[in-house]
Amino acid sequence: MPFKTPRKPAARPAPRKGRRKAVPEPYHHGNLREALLAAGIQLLKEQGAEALGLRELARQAGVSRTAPYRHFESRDALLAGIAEQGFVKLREVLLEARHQHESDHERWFLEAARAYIGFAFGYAEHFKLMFGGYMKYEPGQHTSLHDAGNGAFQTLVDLIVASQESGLVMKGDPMAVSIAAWSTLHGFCSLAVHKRLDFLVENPELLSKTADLVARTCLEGVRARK
Amino acid sequence: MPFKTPRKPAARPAPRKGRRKAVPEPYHHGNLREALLAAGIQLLKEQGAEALGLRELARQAGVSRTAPYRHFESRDALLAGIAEQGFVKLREVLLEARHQHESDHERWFLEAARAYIGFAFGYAEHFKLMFGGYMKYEPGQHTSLHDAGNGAFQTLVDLIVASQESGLVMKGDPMAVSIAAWSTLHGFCSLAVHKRLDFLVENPELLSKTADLVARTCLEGVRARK
DNA sequence: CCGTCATGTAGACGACGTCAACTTATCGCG
DNA sequence: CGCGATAAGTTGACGTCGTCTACATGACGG
Repeated sequence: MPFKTPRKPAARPAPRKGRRKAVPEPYHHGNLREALLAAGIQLLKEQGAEALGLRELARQAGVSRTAPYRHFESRDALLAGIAEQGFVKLREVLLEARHQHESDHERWFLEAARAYIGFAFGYAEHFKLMFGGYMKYEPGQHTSLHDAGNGAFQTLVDLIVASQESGLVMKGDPMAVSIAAWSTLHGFCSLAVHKRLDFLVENPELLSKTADLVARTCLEGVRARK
Repeated sequence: MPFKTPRKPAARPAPRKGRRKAVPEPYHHGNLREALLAAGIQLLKEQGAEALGLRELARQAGVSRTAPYRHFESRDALLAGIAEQGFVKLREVLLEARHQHESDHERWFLEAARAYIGFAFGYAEHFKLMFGGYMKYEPGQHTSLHDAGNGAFQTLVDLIVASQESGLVMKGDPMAVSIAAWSTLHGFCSLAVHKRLDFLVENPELLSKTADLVARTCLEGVRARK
């Protein structure tokens, strides 16, 4: 290599100085897979999904451009790995709403809705990656991404089932009702992160009023009819 | 009206065979801008937005790779032009629901919802292009795309305002209420076209039941409280 | 008839994803 | 302890893409 551009001194974690191996630090880089995911998550937040190139991520991790192929079979697979982290996080915030308000189903419902909206606005680019058309989302491919997505969805289904049993939410196929409720939340978030509600975002007060209205609409839409 | 694709001859319209000029055939190609949009719409339907490359569209229109720059300042602008056609079409189907059921607001509401869902499923790739992150959607850029989008949205606002006046839909800022209602529809469609509801689509009967539930949920969510 | 401008063309550049072939470091086994 | 197998990383190449610049062409107005 003619010149090695100093690029990223903060890349490789110095191959085991001390002789005792507290942590394995297995191979050349140490843990390139995790480093790529971390760099990807950072870059996603800063510059959006378009900026997530294999070569760019490799650069950020301080390795050569094809090194990622040892850990991800394609760019799609790398994006899927990043998106997967998003679903894990989304599930966490939904579970938190549950643990804080599980006894009051209406409160649980509304807080879960707010948590979903909060996630979408707080991790807008991640949200777009998770639900947009940035990578293939076919069954059979990226199974752990599907698992993570289903895991997040399951927290909504749990909420709906519990709310049906307590009489808050209408009876009917829990899947269908969950989707109907989810759709309201998701539609609002999807429109917002894709800048289709700019006339709202310019007005933070109206935005938060609308977000609250959406959360209530979400509940009223599936509330048990008297 | 580039939306209908009556099977283009796929190449240049033969530079003046006969000597008499029946149709003007104005410039070199004739009407490259419309040809590019038409080819784009066709390709979008067949292969999705990823396939919409400037060079590929030029190929389909039978011109050299940089010719499109005479009519669109960038790939983004070309995508915006194609998306714009989608908003025009969407507005049309929403207006049709209006004209057929304008006297019965509940019917109008439900048919508009079905029309929206029908558009999303019938023109899934177009829908993704219109609402996904495939191009910049900043205010000030692609103004005619914004106009078309706002035109389609306005049909929903009109519906909400009329329904508020007749007491079908809750009072409140018409924008906020429109967005809440729109969100339900849009979320369902967005999830579906992005293949997040595959367990539904495998089951056409459940799918249509859920679509109906979503349309009703959309109304119940904003119905005037008794 | 001629100049001008809109329209279309050709070449080049740097980015990208991916493949094949190569090198290097680590670990398991005798 | 040493050695081969193999996981991890590198280099070079190929074809694609969007876009820039310079150039060619054809239609229309004076």
